[in-house]
Amino acid sequence: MKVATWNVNSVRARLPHVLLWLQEVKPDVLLLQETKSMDDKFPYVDIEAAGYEVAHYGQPAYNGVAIISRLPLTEIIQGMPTRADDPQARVLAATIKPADKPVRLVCAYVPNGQSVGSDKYLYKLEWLADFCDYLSDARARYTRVVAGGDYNIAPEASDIYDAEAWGEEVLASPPERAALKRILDVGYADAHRLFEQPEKSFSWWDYRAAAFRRNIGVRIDLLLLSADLSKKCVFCAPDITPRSWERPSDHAPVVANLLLN
DNA sequence: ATGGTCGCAGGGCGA
Repeated sequence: MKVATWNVNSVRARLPHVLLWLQEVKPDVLLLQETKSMDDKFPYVDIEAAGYEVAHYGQPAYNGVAIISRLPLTEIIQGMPTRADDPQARVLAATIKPADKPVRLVCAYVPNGQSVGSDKYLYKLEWLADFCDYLSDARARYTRVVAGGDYNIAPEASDIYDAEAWGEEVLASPPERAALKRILDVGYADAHRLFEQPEKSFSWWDYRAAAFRRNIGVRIDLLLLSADLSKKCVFCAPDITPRSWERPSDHAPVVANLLLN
């Protein structure tokens, strides 16, 4: 089973890329972030015509997450129950049953945090604490969980083009990394780190200053796998091809292959 | 480089 996560920076602006990428890579599951779309403007028809089911949790202009799957989606839940009053559409979960055994899919768009110490940064840390509880609960309910998304955290120094220059700014600050570590400690593995990887393997590059051409990037888009799924993972890497297409998202998709029985 | 580009909406915010 091929699963992927991709921050598309507007699903409508990126629809041609999403459809082309689905056709070329043929993932079983694609988790989308930053759809930036209301549900009624989401391009359901085009994606369903490509042979996929779609669940979407959207809002106007900002945020928005979707799950695209070849297999039927059940138990679709929007948002975190502990943040029922939070208007930001950042979490969507659904279940698929390959070989009749459930896999829980969680699609997350973690807050960016803007800058260390800002209001948005404090919101990010509070949000991450709730998300840790949420993923812990998911792990307890479903042994097989894929928690993919834009985590807006670079896990290690090697996930930043120039870690020294970046310092402890947002995406790399110790409290953010500690929050990610707490998530991993409830029973998840960063699929990328299960394998030998090339140096400077990133998933996001700023639109400005020709950052992609110079590979001035960071790895903030993650596929987290519960322990039993990580044992079945045989591949994980970013697919940087779509980042080179015309009018791209600033993020590349990250793909993992799971051998399920 | 206090820079730089996108997408939403249709100005300025968020990233």
